[in-house]
Formats: sequence, C-alpha cells, structure tokens
Amino acid sequence: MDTKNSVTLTPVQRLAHSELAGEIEFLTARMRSQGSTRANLLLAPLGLKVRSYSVLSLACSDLAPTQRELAEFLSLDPSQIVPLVDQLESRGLVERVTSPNDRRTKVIAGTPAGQDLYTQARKATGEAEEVSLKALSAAERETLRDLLTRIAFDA
Amino acid sequence: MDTKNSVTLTPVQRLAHSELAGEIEFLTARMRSQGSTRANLLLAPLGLKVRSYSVLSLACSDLAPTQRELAEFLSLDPSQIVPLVDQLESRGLVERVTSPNDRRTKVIAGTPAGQDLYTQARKATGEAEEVSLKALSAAERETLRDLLTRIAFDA
DNA sequence: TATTGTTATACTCTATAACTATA
DNA sequence: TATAGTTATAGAGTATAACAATA
Repeated sequence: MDTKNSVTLTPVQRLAHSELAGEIEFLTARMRSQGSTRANLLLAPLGLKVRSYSVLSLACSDLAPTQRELAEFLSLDPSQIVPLVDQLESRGLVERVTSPNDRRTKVIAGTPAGQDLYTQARKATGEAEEVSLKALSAAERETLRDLLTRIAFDA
Repeated sequence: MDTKNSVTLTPVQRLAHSELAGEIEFLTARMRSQGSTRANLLLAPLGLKVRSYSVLSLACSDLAPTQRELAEFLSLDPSQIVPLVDQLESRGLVERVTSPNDRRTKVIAGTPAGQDLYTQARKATGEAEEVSLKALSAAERETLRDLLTRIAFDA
C-alpha cells in the first residue's frame, strides 16, 4: 500500500485541500452530518432523535408554540409536525392544547414527564456539542454561535 | 389577528429566543437547510444538485479522487457514490479511470465538458454563498470559514 | 482474507396535494 | 375565502447486507 516515500494520508486529509473544502456550504454539510449523527446517538437511550428533541425543547419552553410555528421554526412542513407530536403525546411527554381564542390552533405544551425528559436530553445534546466544538476555545465558540445566529435569523 | 397592542412577530422571530435557538446543532441545521435549498435552486439550470456538484468539483480538481475517497470525504456510503458517478458519466462530464496500480479502484476524472460545466456551477454556488453570508463582513466570513474548517477536519 | 466497486432492499426523510374544521 | 391541522402518497435520501473482481 504505502511505500517508504509516500506519506500516509487519510482520504479526508488528502482531499481537505480541494476547492470544495473551502466552500461554506460543504463545511456546514459535513459539520451537520457529524453533529446530528452524534446527537442522535446520545439521544437514542432517551427514545429521542434530533427532530423529536427539538419539538420537545420548544414545547417545554415558556413560548407555547403552535404546530404551525414549530413547522416554520424547524424548517419543516406542517404535515411533518403531526407524527412528531403524535409520538411525543403518546408517550405522555407533550399535550395538544386547543387555543381558546382560535379552536383551529393547537399549542404544544410539555407535561411534567416531558420536562423531566427534556432536562436529561438537554444534557445529552450539550455533551454532543462539547465534542463537536472541542477544537475551539470558549471565546471561539461564542464567536461561532454569534455568526451562525446572524446567518440563521438575520437573513 | 393582531390587536393594536400586540407587536406583530413572525414565528421565527418569536421562537428565536428559545433555548433551542442557542444550540449550535440547531443553528447549523437551519443554516444548512436554507443553504442547500438555495444552492440546489441555482444549480438546477445546470442539471446538478449539491451532491452531484460536489462529486464534479472533486473530479475536476487535480486530486484524482477514487470512489472510495469521495464516499469518505462526502460522508456518504460507497454505494451512494455509484449512481452519482453514473449520472455524471452518462452526461459525459466525468470518466471512471481504472487505476494501473490496482485494477479494483477507479479514479473519477472530469472531462473537458465537465470542466466547463464545473466553472459555471462554481459561479452558482459562489452566488448562493454570497446570499447566505450577506449579513457578515468579509472579515467575519473568513473567521467563520476558519472555525468551520477546524470543526470539520481537526476533529 | 481483505478491499473496491456494485447491486438489492428496506427504511427514513421530504415534498405535494387534498381533506376537515374552524375562522 | 382563508387558515390550522391532518391524511395520503410519491419521491428523494440513507443505511445495510451481500456479491464479483481484484489484491
């Protein structure tokens, strides 16, 4: 395989100097692939994935999101929210609360059991983030969070 | 809908203060969703998507990647590379060049037509990136690129 | 015996349209 | 007439295992 004169490089190291590797789109795709794989792995023992975790997180906030809001915020179609909420509701983690003002809209609210699970799940995603960002200093992590926030919401 | 006393907020603005919105994993997911949608849109007139564009880009570099290397670098399974290369090859954009050293491995090489199309496609992804990062200064963009590169490759 | 590329298959995710009940 | 949620369905993407050719 390797001769004495050839330096051993992994495919990733070898192609890391490509023009593609300099594109933000590619870098975020790679980061996201690694990050979500890791997060899903750490959430699996709790019966959650990144998607269901995101819904649970918002349901357990004090923002009382409707399904429509969840869909828009999570960049999902409203029809995709239905089975996510169904699953969490069947486990007693969230409830569909029909709005008194408009009986069409349903606010998704976390139950006490949901709050408990969310607390554990938040630790898991925190660990996943810690691993993902281990190459960065605390200051760099805050810089990254600021830049990503502006891209995600200022646009 | 809105009374005189309620400030009109989009769902995204309203939920942007959630704990979830502070998580890197969520921010990259959102950025990626927006970015790949935009890139796919700009690549569509050329008959490419982000995936096939990535393969074409590496094939047109001077790195002579094998299919195995493409799979690892693009975080895909080797079996997913096959139809991507098939499609590009059928359009005469890339060629499978059997390695003289090891007749199992096939290097994916861009043809002149592939190089031409890549030049156009690179402009399209450049425009997409420009739109994605429009909220950031030039210096901030370089900072972001540096941070993402370290996360994607130092890990 | 291990590796590259390939094929086949099933599973998840995503996108679209149509339906209901409310407004 | 328009909107929130739901259902149904098809398409794209993803993961897995097994296979042939080559090392």
